[in-house]
Amino acid sequence: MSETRSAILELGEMLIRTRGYHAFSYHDISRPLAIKNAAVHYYFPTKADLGVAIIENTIAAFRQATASWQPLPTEKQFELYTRIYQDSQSKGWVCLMGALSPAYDTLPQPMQEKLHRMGQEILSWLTACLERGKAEQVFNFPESAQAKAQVVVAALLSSLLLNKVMGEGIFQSIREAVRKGV
Amino acid sequence: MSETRSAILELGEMLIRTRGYHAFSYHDISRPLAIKNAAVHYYFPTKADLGVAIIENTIAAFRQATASWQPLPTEKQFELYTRIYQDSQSKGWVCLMGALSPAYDTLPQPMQEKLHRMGQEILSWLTACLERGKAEQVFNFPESAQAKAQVVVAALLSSLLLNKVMGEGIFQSIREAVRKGV
DNA sequence: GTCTATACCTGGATAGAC
DNA sequence: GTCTATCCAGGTATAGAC
Repeated sequence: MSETRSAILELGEMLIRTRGYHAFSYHDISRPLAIKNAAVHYYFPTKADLGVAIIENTIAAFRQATASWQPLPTEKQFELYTRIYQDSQSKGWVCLMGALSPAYDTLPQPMQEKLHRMGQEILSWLTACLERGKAEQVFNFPESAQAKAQVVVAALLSSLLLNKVMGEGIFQSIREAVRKGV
Repeated sequence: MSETRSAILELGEMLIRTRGYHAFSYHDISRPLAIKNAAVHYYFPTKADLGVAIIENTIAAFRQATASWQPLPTEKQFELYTRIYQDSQSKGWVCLMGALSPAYDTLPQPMQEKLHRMGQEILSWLTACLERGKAEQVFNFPESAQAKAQVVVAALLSSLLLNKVMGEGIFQSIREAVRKGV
């Protein structure tokens, strides 16, 4: 994969996660890379193509990360999962789901489908992780693993959003509550 | 307040909460009301003015609602609070915080300030409600009321976002977990 | 208060040269 | 692959008539 293509994807992800899909333009990508509008269109003919590729990238990165965690203890894997959000917070980014879901109805259909798929993958990994931890008795919660996974994703997703509006304390506070809740 | 002004505010709120601030235009407001672009600008000279007024409206509605609940038992007040989100879900809307917070950095500064204010009001009402319920022993949770309020808001906010992407089950599932968690 | 008309800009996208 | 040049659509906003 070309360097330019990678750079576009990286910048595009940053822009979506700090401004949202409808508040950035190809110019916001071409300018920092010192290339022209048309060069970006060469790699991603339409904005929807770029959006889809960014979601695919995120799915691939999540798969790769979780696969690499497989040898680790369940509670460590969970810890590393929450650290993904910690890293986002420290950059002032929200997660991709948090960035795109509010305007879901306005997204091109291919992006909607990929986003749905991303949600499925994250929830099913997290459900399995919580299920395993419960069986191993390193986690302790009354709900089903599936319900717990939904609550955990929800809390972490919002913590990044609320953090932007309300200030930094709220992310750490919610993250702490999530850790104590499992 | 004029009928037209009210209708604009109502439509504007719907558009922000279903499409986001950057994905609707004055035309989306003027067309259903069968008026022209310029008429909308008469009431709200800039889009930022409209955005601010919509947030102010929401704050006022929240104050009015919670004030009217004052005679009710604490647990009933909490139940009515969660029902606000239920009502949003049934319309396919997200909450105003969920709609605006991802693109917080791109919002006009007056909107940022109002949104921050809205968050403060909701969190402080909810904190007081949970605190009171704990003292009355109708609620039971280990965290501080403040931390619990943050987790509750976060879970309900995200449940509306995830619901759009993942389907209807997830809202009810998270809402149920929230109710059991207090 | 609402209209017509329009100015001005930005953004997505494409054609064709290099 | 990247450029210049350009098209077209849409969006915010304003002036001035009614």
